[in-house]
Amino acid sequence: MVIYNKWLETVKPTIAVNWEIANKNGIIDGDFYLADLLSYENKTIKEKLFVLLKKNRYELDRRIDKFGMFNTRTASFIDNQKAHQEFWNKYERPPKESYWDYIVERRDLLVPQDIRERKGSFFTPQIWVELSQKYLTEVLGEDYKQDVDVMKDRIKNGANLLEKHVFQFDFLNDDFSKLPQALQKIINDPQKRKKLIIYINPPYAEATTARTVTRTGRNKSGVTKNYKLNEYFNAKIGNASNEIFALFMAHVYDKIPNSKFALFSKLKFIQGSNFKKFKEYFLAKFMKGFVIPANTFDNVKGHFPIGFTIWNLSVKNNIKNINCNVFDKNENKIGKKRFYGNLPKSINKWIKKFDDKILDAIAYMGNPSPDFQHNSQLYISMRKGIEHFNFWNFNTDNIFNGCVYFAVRNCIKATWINDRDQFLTPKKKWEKDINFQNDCLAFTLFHGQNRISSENAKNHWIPFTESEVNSQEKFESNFMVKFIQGKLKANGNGDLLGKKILRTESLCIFSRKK
DNA sequence: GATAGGACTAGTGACACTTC
DNA sequence: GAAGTGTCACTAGTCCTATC
Repeated sequence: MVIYNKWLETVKPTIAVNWEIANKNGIIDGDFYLADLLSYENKTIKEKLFVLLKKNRYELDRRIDKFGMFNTRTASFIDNQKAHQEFWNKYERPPKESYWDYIVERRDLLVPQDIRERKGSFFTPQIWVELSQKYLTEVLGEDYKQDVDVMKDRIKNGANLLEKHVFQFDFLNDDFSKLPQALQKIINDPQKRKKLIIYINPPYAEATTARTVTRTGRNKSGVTKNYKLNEYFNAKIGNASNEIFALFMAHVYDKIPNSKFALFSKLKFIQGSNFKKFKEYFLAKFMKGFVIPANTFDNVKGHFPIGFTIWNLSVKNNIKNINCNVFDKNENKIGKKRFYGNLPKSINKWIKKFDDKILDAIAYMGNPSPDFQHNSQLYISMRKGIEHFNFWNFNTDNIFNGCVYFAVRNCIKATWINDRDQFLTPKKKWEKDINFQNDCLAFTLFHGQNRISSENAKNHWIPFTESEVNSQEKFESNFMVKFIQGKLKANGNGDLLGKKILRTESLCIFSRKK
């Protein structure tokens, strides 16, 4: 990639090509680079490339014309090939022959990152392609597999399948009337459509990106607004229309009803609250699926699951839950996981009920999005943060609600598998479980995300007396010690913060020396 | 001791909504 | 209209370990 980037700077500008038009026709600068790289004495020696280097010019996409003659398009150099010569004098080429096929297979790596994200040129790792086809075989039978094998054989034996069967179609903007007639006939025939399998790995992209966060770039403008499909589907699927893979799903559901649908995607469409309306629209029967780590895909660093799921669109079921096998990066099956779609209200809706902005706060707790992905953003402090989620007021009346929220969200380690799992409104049992409440308080007091410090304001959260920790100075507040000891009674010591005191019994969270 | 690379963690703000 | 919510095919920095 380093050499390719240097080639982009020095050689590409000297090739007489209108790159904008070339890109529209599916030819990228990477094709010219491959032609250069896989050549000997300025002559491409690898066959079946989109572009070939022929000494002092490139030949593109050779075809047989209507007279049976070779019809080729060429591109030359604007500097008499000077920059090209100087560049390749520095590097030895071609690489070892054993690498040739791999290099050509990974042409996708030469597609710019932003184009990949929007147009779906992400390479699906071979192990997941093969595993997904195994699942399709199990669900749809051996006939499906035979068809795939036949296609593979024909391609391997040089059949000209690409010319006849590959066509360009802008799924997010083009009308289905632009599809080849033969395919339209199948899609429009209810009986044939039932046998149709839509098998895709669509692009995953939303407008937002962490590049904005880190000031290394900007949001992906236009992802939400620039696609015709967004306008059409926003009313049907709500916020989900911001996500490109959801547009692909909705489009298939809308235009190719009753078919079989198999896709790689994020699991948000099952779990995410933004997909509530989407699930009212997308009614289908789940057949089989698996999840894999996202970072096994190229250029993906995030720790979240990508799912391969197979759906029967002719059965109109609400997506309540789906049970998937879980595979690690080495394709080892490591268990099963159920993803729930029909979820009750979130834990954030619940904790909000106890948020009293009028009473004096003894701390603030951020309530980021209620899933494991955002747990690292959850913290308690004496100051309101600048993050734009709600900062919940801890006070003397709601201290256990806050501690339960904090402890429940932090007690299970976030992993790539539970990344988008949601925290929900708790059931009632906890209210009578004093041990559980005490455990949550102790957990909250000593957790690393408890960033309460005397530096910021009066610290009401010190669970020890001055003598217990040999402090030379008197603490500004002994609220927590008294709270734990149960000395803060409604008719007792009510001087702290001047509020109603609820505790009547000692909390057994520590064994104290008597 | 220097360097490379991996594991791990903190945290930031625009956008497109929805709710108050 | 203001405030709140959900989102990020996240990034950048630190620390630790392996290797030379």
